Amino acid sequence: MSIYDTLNEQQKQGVFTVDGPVLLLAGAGSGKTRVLTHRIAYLIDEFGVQPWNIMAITFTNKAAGEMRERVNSIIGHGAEQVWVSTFHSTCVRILRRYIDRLGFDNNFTIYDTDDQKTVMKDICKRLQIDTKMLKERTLLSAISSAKDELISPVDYQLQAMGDYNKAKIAGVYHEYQAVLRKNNALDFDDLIVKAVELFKACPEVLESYQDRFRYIMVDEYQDTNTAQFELIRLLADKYRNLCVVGDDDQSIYKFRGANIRNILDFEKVYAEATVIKLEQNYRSSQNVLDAANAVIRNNVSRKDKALWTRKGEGSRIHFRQFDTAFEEAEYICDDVAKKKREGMSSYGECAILYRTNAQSRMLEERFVVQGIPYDVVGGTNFYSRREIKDMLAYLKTIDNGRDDVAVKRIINVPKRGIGATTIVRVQEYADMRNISFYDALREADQIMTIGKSAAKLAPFVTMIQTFRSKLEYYSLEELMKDVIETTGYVKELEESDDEDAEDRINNIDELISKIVSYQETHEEPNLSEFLEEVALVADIDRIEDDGNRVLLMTLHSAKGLEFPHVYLAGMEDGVFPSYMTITSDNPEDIEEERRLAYVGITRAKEDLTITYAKQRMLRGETQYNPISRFVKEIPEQLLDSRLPSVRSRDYTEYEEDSYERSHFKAKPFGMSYMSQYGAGTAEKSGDKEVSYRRTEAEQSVFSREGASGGYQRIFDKGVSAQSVKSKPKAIAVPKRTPAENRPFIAGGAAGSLSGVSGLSKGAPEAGTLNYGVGDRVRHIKYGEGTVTKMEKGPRDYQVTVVFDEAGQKIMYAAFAKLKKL
DNA sequence: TCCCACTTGGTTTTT
DNA sequence: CCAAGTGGGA
Repeated sequence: MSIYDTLNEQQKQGVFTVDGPVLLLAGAGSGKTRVLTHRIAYLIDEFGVQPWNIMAITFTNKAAGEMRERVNSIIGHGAEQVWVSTFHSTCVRILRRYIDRLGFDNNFTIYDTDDQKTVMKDICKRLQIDTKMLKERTLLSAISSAKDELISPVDYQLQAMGDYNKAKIAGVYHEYQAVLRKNNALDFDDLIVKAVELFKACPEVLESYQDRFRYIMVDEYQDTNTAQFELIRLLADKYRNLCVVGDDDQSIYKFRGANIRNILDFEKVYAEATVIKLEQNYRSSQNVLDAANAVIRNNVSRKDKALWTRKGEGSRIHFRQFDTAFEEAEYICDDVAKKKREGMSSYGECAILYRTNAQSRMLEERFVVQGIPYDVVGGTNFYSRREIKDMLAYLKTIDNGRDDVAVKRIINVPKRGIGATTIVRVQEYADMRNISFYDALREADQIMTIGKSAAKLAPFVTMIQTFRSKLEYYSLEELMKDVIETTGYVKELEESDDEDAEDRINNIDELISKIVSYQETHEEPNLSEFLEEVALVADIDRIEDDGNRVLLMTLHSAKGLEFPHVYLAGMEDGVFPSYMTITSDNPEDIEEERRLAYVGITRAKEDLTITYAKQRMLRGETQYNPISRFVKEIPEQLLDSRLPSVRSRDYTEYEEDSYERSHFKAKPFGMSYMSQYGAGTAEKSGDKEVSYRRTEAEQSVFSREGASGGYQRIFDKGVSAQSVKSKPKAIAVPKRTPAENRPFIAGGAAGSLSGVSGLSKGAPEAGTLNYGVGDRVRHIKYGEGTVTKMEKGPRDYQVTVVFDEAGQKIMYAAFAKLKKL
């Protein structure tokens, strides 16, 4: 009897095939972690591989921790010498040793998104970028995408030939990298990029790591991006013992640069690769699995596979709908309580999953009211709270004076009477002398332009220098407490009447306990290492698992986890799938969203509850969304309640009890748009915001009047959106048919949509189109034109029109609402 | 320089 | 809804 006897045939193959490249296609719940851990055990115990020659890479620290624990439990000794780590920590470890070869200091700092934004803002100001045209966010995400693809600023510039915007971005990218280098800082993406650069620039370094990591395993391979793949490829290039494990159906990080081709084309890169499919699911009941399979089947680009289970049918999937998100939260919370009463052993068996972090709020409130222990994964990161960032900025400044961002953050916190003007002057001096901001501070008395303000800078510098000298004999805890004491930071909070001052103080206390626990768990605690650990924690890493808390998290965070009871909340088109993906013209986006649904469903072992709220407040506006298309893709016999079937033209009394505000910019003039209230067109309103209000009821009424493209009304310009109040009234309106029910998009941003985007599933019957090729038509936005082509798509007609003014446009008939002339 | 009140713009998911 | 930005007054 060996530990391998419990594995099925495919799993055994995955464990025993240790030579050469291996692609393990592991469906949800098919025991891939088991295969990986047993494989490590096999390599060590049966194959005589030294533990330190094995590397296992995961995406989160939590996954790494779990893997380590499981390896420990099946192999007695040496397990701790297996390198189990995340991509980012791996790179940091390598870079801490060798990045000086790329001209950085080995004690570089790691910039988080906030720091990146600060840098970018500064650059935009200096380069006089019009941030109305090119937003900082856009710039940063362009740079991030470039890095994911290993495109350097120079490459970017070359690719930008002739493209004005791209060329501009290239310039910013270049400058951004220069600033980071000057500050001795790397952003998240750089960690990977620089490691690759290092390996390419220093073959001897690469080779030492190749010899070290003779057997490499990569978990969640479907989420790797091009840069990460290159890193792995380089490391594995000498011995080619590379085992990657993944599931193309669970690829949900395209927005982060994940390249699904990495998994789909693995066999092309490694022609000799062994491909093993794990298709038996050990996690979920038949019903859950059937539902998941039914949903994912709607994706076109995927490797074909058939997940099956020996588990019983299980209960049907619970589907519940509610009028409001409040009632939804109430139900979920009550249901959890009920399960506990009826014998569920701990709250930790339940997880509530949702699409966006914002959705946690209402659920949390209910859990608080009911007194049920819960934990929210993610949301506002502990380490991105203001007070924590301030404290860390002090530590960073003490650790690495070249980090200008950190220095500037704290130079006037608490207030020292050092204002923006002074900071600009110091920066100018620093630029002139080509030194860091902090070094400029040290020479403050040399800076002519700041005059008497120099006197205020000296104490700050002295303070930092003192901290540095104390670092010799201080523990980190002592240092932190000294910083708090000397700066008077907490004291200031205590004296302030700010209502969340108390929270902030508590957070600082929590930071201190984190420092203490860091010191306790590390042999040689040091400041740089602590800051680095802090920089690399993922939200999921931070959940303190006492096993008796309901977990609330996004679907993304839930990947890799499983629970006996899972709730998928907010299953509404516009929420999930998000309206971003619904309105996207890239069909791949909705597929990624569907994979997310697949991930969500397959988290459940036996009990899955799907909830829907007809009405939901999101971003300060009430939305009315139809049931998620993903729910509709689940065969009805798997659900325990039927989807509502609304008969068309079923008139009902509609009580309008709340008028909600919806504002949009009325430019460009004449633009058609969708809001949650239906389709509409902007009318002239001056250049100010106009207030647009309409109830669902009115929408129906007016579309019956046959206004093409909807109906328009502008309220008095002078009246601000918030102040308009209308009297509720009841109107008889037709209920929506399911088809009509679909094209609902959130308000706000959706105001900028031209009604043309492919939202429509509401296929018009061929006979209802009264125009054809050659006819003259009018479009609400583009004016008059001639129909040149009509093509029947799966859902709708695609109409090509050459407009007199706007040129050729291709649009869906249901949306274009063309009028024959 | 600081502080307040008010306006404005932005909103998915995350290592 | 919320965070960041603006502008006036102390």
